[in-house]
Amino acid sequence: MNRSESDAVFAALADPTRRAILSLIGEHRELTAGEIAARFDNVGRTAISSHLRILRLAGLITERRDKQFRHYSVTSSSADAVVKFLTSLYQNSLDDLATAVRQASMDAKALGAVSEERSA
Amino acid sequence: MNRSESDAVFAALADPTRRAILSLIGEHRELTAGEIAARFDNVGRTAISSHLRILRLAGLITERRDKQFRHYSVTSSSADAVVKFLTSLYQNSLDDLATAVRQASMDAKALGAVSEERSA
DNA sequence: AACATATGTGAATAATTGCTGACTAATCGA
DNA sequence: TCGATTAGTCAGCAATTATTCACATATGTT
Repeated sequence: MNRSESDAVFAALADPTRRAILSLIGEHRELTAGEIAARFDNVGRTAISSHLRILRLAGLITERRDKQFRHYSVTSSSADAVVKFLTSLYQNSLDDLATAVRQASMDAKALGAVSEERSA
Repeated sequence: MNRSESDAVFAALADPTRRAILSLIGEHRELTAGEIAARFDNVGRTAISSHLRILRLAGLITERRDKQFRHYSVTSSSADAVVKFLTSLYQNSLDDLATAVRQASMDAKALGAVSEERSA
C-alpha cells in the first residue's frame, strides 16, 4: 500500500543534489533555505527551492516558518519505507545468511571454540 | 567515496517498475528475464531487459547465464549503501532521541517511579 | 539446414526532470 | 513608506530517461 507515497520518497532520493541537501540539513539540525542554497556553487537558489519542495512533499523534511525564514529539518518517518522495502527484499537472502551463520556457529561449538559477542 | 556507485543504486531504485522487478525476483529466489517480463502487462519485454541491465549495473542483481537463459537474483551488498546513507542521515535525530530518553529515565528515577520496559 | 525460443542491443521518440531567469509575497530596517 | 532580504512559483529550455521497433546472437528442435 501507499505505493504513491513510496514513489515520492524513492524519486526524491534519486537526485544527488537532494541527497546532498538532506545530508547538509542532517549535519546541522536545522537550516534555512538560504543557508542551504549558499553551500551550492553549481546549483542556483531557485533550483534548491524546487528540491526542498520535492523533499517536503516526500515527507523527508519538514519546514518551520519563522518571519520570512523557513527552517528545514529532516524527518525520519518517510525513510522507513525505504529501509522496509530493502530489508523485506533481502529477507530470503538474510534467511540464508542466518542459516549459514547458525550452521557455522554449531560447527564452531562442535570444535570447542566457543566465543561470546555482544553489541552496544 | 563511491559517489557514482551510490548514484547508480539510488537512480535504479527510483523507478517503480524496477522496484517491482526487484520484489518479484526477491519473492522467488531466481527468475529468468522472460519469467519477469511475462508478469508485466503494461511494460514490454525490451523495456524489462533495459531495466535488468540498469539493476545489474547498479549491483542490485546478478545474472547467471545458463544456455540461452539468464537467471536473475538479488544481491544485498549494494543496498547497504542506501541504508547506510539513511541511518547516518538520521544519526543526529537518533542522538537527540537517545538523550531525551536518557533524560526522561533519570527524571523518572528521581521521582521514584521506576518502571521496566522491554521490547521483543 | 531451417525455424522457433530466449534475450540483449541500438536507434528513434516521447515523457520526465533539473536548471535558470523573471516575477511575486512577506518581512525587516531606515 | 521605500528599499533590502528571504524565499516560493511559473514559463521555458536543455538534458535525461523510459519505451518501442527492428535487428543481432545463442540455443534448441525438427
